Amino acid sequence: MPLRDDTSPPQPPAPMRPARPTRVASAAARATLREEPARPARTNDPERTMAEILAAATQEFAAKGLDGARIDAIADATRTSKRMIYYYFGSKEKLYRTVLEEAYRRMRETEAGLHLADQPPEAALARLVDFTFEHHWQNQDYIRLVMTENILRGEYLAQSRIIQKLNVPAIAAIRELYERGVADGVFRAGLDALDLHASISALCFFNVSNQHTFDLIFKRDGSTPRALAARRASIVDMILRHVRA
Amino acid sequence: MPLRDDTSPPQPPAPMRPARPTRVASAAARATLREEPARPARTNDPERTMAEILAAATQEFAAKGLDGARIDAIADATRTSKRMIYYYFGSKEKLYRTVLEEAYRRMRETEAGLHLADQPPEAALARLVDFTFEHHWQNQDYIRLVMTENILRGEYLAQSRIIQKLNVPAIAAIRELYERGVADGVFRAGLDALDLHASISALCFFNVSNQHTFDLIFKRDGSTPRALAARRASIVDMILRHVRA
Amino acid sequence: MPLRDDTSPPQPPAPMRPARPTRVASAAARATLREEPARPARTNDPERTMAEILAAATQEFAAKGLDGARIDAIADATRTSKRMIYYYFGSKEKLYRTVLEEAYRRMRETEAGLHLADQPPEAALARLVDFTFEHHWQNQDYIRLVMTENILRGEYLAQSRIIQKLNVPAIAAIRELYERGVADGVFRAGLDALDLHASISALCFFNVSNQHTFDLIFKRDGSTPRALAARRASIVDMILRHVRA
Amino acid sequence: MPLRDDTSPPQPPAPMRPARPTRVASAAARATLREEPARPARTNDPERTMAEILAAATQEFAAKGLDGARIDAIADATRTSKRMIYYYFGSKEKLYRTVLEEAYRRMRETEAGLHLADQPPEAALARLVDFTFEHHWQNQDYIRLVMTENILRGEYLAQSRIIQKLNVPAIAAIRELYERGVADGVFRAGLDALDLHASISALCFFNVSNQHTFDLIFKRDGSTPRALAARRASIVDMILRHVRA
DNA sequence: CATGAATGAGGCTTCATTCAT
DNA sequence: CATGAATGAAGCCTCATTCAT
Repeated sequence: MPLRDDTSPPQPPAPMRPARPTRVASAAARATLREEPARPARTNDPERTMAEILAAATQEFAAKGLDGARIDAIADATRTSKRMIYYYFGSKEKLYRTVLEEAYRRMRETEAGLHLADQPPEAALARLVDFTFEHHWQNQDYIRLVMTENILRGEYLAQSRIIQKLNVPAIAAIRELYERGVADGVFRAGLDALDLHASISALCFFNVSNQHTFDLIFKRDGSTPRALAARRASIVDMILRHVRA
Repeated sequence: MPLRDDTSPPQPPAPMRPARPTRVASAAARATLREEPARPARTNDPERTMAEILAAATQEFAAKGLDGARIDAIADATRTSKRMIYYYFGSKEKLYRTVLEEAYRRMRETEAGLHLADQPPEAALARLVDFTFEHHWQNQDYIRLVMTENILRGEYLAQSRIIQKLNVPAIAAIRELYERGVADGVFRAGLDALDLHASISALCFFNVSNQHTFDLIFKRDGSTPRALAARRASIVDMILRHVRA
Repeated sequence: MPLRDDTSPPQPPAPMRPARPTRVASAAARATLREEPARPARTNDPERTMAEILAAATQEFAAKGLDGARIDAIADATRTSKRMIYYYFGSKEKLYRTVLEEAYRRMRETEAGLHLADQPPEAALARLVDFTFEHHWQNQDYIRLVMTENILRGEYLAQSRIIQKLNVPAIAAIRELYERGVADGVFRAGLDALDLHASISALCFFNVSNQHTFDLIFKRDGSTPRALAARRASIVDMILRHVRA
Repeated sequence: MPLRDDTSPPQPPAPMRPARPTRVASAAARATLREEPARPARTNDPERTMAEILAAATQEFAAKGLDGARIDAIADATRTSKRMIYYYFGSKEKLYRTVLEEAYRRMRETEAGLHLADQPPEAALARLVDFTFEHHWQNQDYIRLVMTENILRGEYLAQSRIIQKLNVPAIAAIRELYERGVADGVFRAGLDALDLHASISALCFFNVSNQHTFDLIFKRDGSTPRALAARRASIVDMILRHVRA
């Protein structure tokens, strides 16, 4: 996850409502053609099949939320059938939970890759904010899954045993960084690491999550490289001013 | 719109299925009609009927999002029938759009009630942030509607002609306030009012929107008066440090 | 009811599905405008109101059939409200029956206006066929009502007392005409007047009733003046050859 | 497709709600599964399921038209559920279109079975008219579907790609037949084959399509073998006189 | 006479899920 | 493992009709 100097365009937002082709066509066609068409062939590789389903499901749930997502749409985006989804994941809700877990897991993994201890506190904090801003912008699916989960009041996250274990490092890294800064005399004392984390998250998250309504209301385009760079710089600056001694 | 010194407990998150309110007392008029069965009581007051539907719909859409909401649930929370929803609003999506428009309209109206020009810039800005934080926390339905609309990529907000007119004042007030501060020498120059607004919004919005996942992951309760007060103070401080000369 | 030499274009087929404007607009508008708009004013003329309703209903039933017709659409095409339809006609079905009766009555009246006895048999028969062809083409609403009624297997016509009385003249006129021709030696004997009437009706009716499928299948346009004139001439010729001695 | 000398009684007009056929005898296969509840018996034979739906839909649409038809009624006349109709046909309108296409296809197939080239022109023409008369009387469902489609102004036929290809033979056969007759000197020259086809169709179609109103108005029963034979003879005669040299 | 508001019943359609092979 | 066929429950929406004023 390299940290680029310029904000490159994000993943293209998935098209709104991909019309699922009616069954009629194929059924009617078969009636006349009288032979089974070339199906994508079975995988026979459970790992891969599951991964494929998860990828498709991630996209669909991120695009439409839990209630808006369609099992059919997920199946159609896969080389397997709807039956496999139930075979491997049991239900729509369990699939959603797995998608959510995977998204969080990947995020934490990424965070762990940041080596903030290598740099002086101020540079490390700048890098952290910068990275978070970029990461959120590049991973809009993740952001949207978190939005969805909050619409659901955290119902499924609460059910997940897995997640509640791999999240400590994130806050620990920030705390360590902050305390190092205080010790060095570059950061002022008395701040709460969790509060700091909340601020960084809020600023970076909102930039993705609320982009549509914000842009519409203020009739602007916040997704241009220039706008993103300006916003990112502003956020980094704000956080640094906030903690600086 | 008094600004309290302490953060009072927020509106209780609406119960999933708000219990239908017990029959209103004004049923005394019924006394003339002997032995009428327990029918829902015909309002014949369109204004009220529409308002009642809108209120129920606001709750339901805020609670579940557009796709999760159920027209039946909305009707059940009303003294009218499902049929009337279609009589007045035409479709689920049009009802949702109206709910969204009303929510934005109320929010803007509230903002207009703030008289920031009466105070010195720094106090006015503090008041603005403070107010925004409080207002968002007190109006979680509004926040959730905006979240839902962003999940829908602003599809319905984009359709609304009404909304795109009453939102200029918000940013104008901030700009005026900021420029006054610069002129007074208390704010540093070179900042963008819209960027400032984005920061305030992000910090206050996230505090409501992401509370569930945030609390779950960090195993804390951010909704206690103490936690809210601390967070609010931190945000006010951060914004002030950001703009101070 | 002049008999033209050339086939003029028929009444324009009513547009397929006139979208009834949703109520929302007006209801929402009222909420802001706060005063009743200028309504078309009440007629206070029952005769005229009924006639207006019947006219609108004739169009709607002819355009869509009994089941396809919408009471709302009829009301909207009138200066009165839906309530008046029920006030004057009791139900959709009774309204339909009345429309049907009126259509038949007008048709018979028209037929009675033909003075076939004034001319020699062959010319009179030619005129009759010619007239029927024209009349059917010019009164497509009537044709479509008869089609609809046949789809309903004559259910409503069977209920109508009124109709079963004014229809004898039609066949009587043909019979008289035919017998005059036989007496004159220009028509061959042994034919049945009702059978003759059936043939004339069939040829002229089909030209209107089946125009859409016929034109589509044979990729032609049977509604041009040229095509109509040719078809009319062919039918007249066929009938005359059929009866000529 | 034998050509009978006498007009046999037609198919009984389908009962409004065709009673669901008593469970088929082949339920013997059930013997292995002990104590299964009375479920509709899962076919798992798509070909058959589709065919069954189409058959029921043909009846229903022919009986009531597009708007009058009920999806529930169609489902009830089938061993499958309403859900399967949507599984295979997507929507009521698509089902209707398919029914229409199938009806036309069967009709054209039947026509193709007539070997008019084997006989001398006059006999062949007589046979053609005779056959058409019989065929229309025997296939009232087809007639009624065409009536319905004309009430809809050919909206669905226009959408069908399939149909517009298999209908040329019909008119080609007549043209060939007519030209043979002209060459033989038994038919007069100068007629248009399409016009001739229109006349035959009109006379035979009307005999079915308008039977209800016609019989009611003239207080007769045109469906007796005697009446049908007389009418058929009259039509054959009329067409032959029309073309004879 | 006239009107806008209101309604119950029923229509079409969709969805997550399971069964038979 | 995998698939196409099948399904019950429920969702949104419409319609003819009636009520209160």
